[in-house]
Parts: sequence; C-alpha cells; structure tokens
Amino acid sequence: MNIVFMGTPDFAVPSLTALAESEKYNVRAVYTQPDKPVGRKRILTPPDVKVCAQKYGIDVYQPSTLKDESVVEELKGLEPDVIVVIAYGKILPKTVLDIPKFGCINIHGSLLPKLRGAAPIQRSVIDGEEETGVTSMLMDVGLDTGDMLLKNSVKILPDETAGELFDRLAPLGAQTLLETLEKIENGTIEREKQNDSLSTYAAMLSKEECVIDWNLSADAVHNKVRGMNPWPVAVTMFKGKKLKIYRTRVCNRSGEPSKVISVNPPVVACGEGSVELLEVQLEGKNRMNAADFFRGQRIAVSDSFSE
RNA sequence: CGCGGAGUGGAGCAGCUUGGUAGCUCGUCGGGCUCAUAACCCGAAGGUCGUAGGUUCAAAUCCUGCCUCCGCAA
Repeated sequence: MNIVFMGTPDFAVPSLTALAESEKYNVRAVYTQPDKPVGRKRILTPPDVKVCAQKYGIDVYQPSTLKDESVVEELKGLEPDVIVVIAYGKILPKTVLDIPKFGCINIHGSLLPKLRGAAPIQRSVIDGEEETGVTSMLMDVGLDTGDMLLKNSVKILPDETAGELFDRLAPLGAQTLLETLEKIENGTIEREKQNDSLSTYAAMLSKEECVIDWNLSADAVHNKVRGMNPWPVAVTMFKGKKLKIYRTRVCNRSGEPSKVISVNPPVVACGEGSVELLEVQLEGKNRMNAADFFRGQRIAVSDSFSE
C-alpha cells in the first residue's frame, strides 16, 4: 500500500514511525512544513517529522503551499493509495483530497465532533474534560468535518498537563491509524457522519488567554495552568514582572482572590478555593520550585499576584 | 548587529549605585526539646562571587572581551 504522509510536529512522529517500520506499508514520501527559524538565535530548525523521515531514509517535501499545480502533479506522480495527515498545519485543497484511491485519512486529537480545530488536546484539559481521545476520519474540504472512521478514548487525569496528554495521545493516534488502514485495506471500514449540532471548536491558544484570572474557581485556574503547559504557559503578574506558572495543585482553603494565604506550602487564593503553586518561572529567571521562588523573593502571606 | 533580565556555599536570593571582614531564607550534618513532627532551640561544615584580562594599595562591587541560562519579539 502506497502512502504519502503529511505532518509536522512531534505529535505526528509515532504515527510516521509506525508506518515506516511496518512491512505492509510503503511510505513514498513525507510532506512537512518548511524549516523555520526558532528561538532567540533564529536557528533554522527542521520539523520533528522531517527528522524522523530522514532517519528512515524517506523523501521529504516541504512545499510552502499545496495549491501550486506543480505540487499537485508531483503528488499524483507518487501514486498514493492513501494520504495520511496528522497535524500538518496546512489546508488540503480538493485537488489534493481527490488524488488517493482511498482518500485522505486524518488523525485528530479529540473525540469528534467535539473540539474540531487547532488545539483540541489543550482545550480538553482547559475545559476540565474527564475524557478525550483520538478520531480517524476521511477528510473533506471542511475543518475536521469529514466522516469519522475509528475512535479510541482515554481518561484525562486530574493533574495531567496538556503535554503529558499529548504524549499519551500520540501513540494512541498511531495505533488508531494502523487499525484504520487495516480496515480500509480489507474493506471492513465503516464511515459515520459527524453530528454538526454537537460540534465544538478548539481555537488556537492565544497570548491573552495565558493570563490567570484569580477570580475564577481553583478548578478553572488549575485547568488553565495544566492546559497551557508546556505551551504557551499560564502567567500572572508579580511586582510588575511576568510569572509563568507551570504546575499547581487544587487546595480547598480559601481567601481573597490573588492573595497569598500560605507561604509553606505556597498557596494562592482563587475566587473559590485556592491553588498550591508547584513550579514557576519569573521573567528572566530559570524555572524553579514555587517554594524556592517564595523564599528567594521573600513572599509573605497576603502578598498579591495581581500586579 | 531585534529589545531586555541573570550567573554569589547544595537551592532560591541580597550585597554592586557610593571598591575595604561573604549576608538572608532554606537545605545538609551534629546535638537538644518533644508522645511526635515538615515545628522549636543550640552548634558545625560548605563559596578562588560564570570566565579571561584591565584599573587600583585593595575588586563580588568599576572597565573590556568571552561563555552559559532565561523573558519578550519573531
């Protein structure tokens, strides 16, 4: 079975690895985003999927758009039976969707039709969901609106971060992909239309959203902190500087929102309940234990994290 | 040359402006108190102040180069 793989970040790597190591599938090519300058030094960095593809000696294509006729022709020339798309980061035009015999299969990080869009995993955590999963679907021109094929669900743990959930869903995505391809090949796959009225949208995370509103409940604050970890990370203000908050734990003591109600352990009051700070990072400083941060900054009870 | 912060015993910080004895909160080790403790009391160990030069009678502190870490922006 000829496969063309399209994906970009680490989330797609386990799936590509699974295909590359399988005897049954011939990965003709990998499409991924162009290398991008990363970090302060603007070092040109290849996407994780590219690194993985090169390890297996698979040809890598990095077109800036799939709309060019030459790109479409090139794809046709690879004669894919199926195109597998995982977090590629580009819209596939109809001309591309129509190329493979079995269509384009997408692995999405939610239980569709819930959380269509760019950040389903983070949103599931921020929303305080207790369950999520991955869905394979047959892509159409809409945004994650294609017919569903297979689903696998997982429980979201109470203190799990989006990053940790990512790490569990990525292999599950690979497994779901293999199951889906298997069923496509032997003709036992079943399609299920999405119920649009039940759909929700998982918008990309924005900078403004990172700021913690201490008037919200402890649960809401905690969910935001873990949903924003490892990126873009929830923040609050401390003495005019930005303080990133990586990890928290819900406590039931309460007090005036945004104020410190305990120094050891470090606990900040929310609108309802409070959260213990576990790991933080002040602007210009390294990441550290919240207890160390409190000690070094000489933070006292009733100090505030609002400005 | 994008803007900015920071490197001080094991951890987090102060000291630097105005050079002159290495400080604070913890941790560690020993001892004490206690039914007990992450609590309290007493004592101890542990630092060529990122690095290389320079200025000076004298540099953590002033000047210059370099290395490393981090926030913003992309």
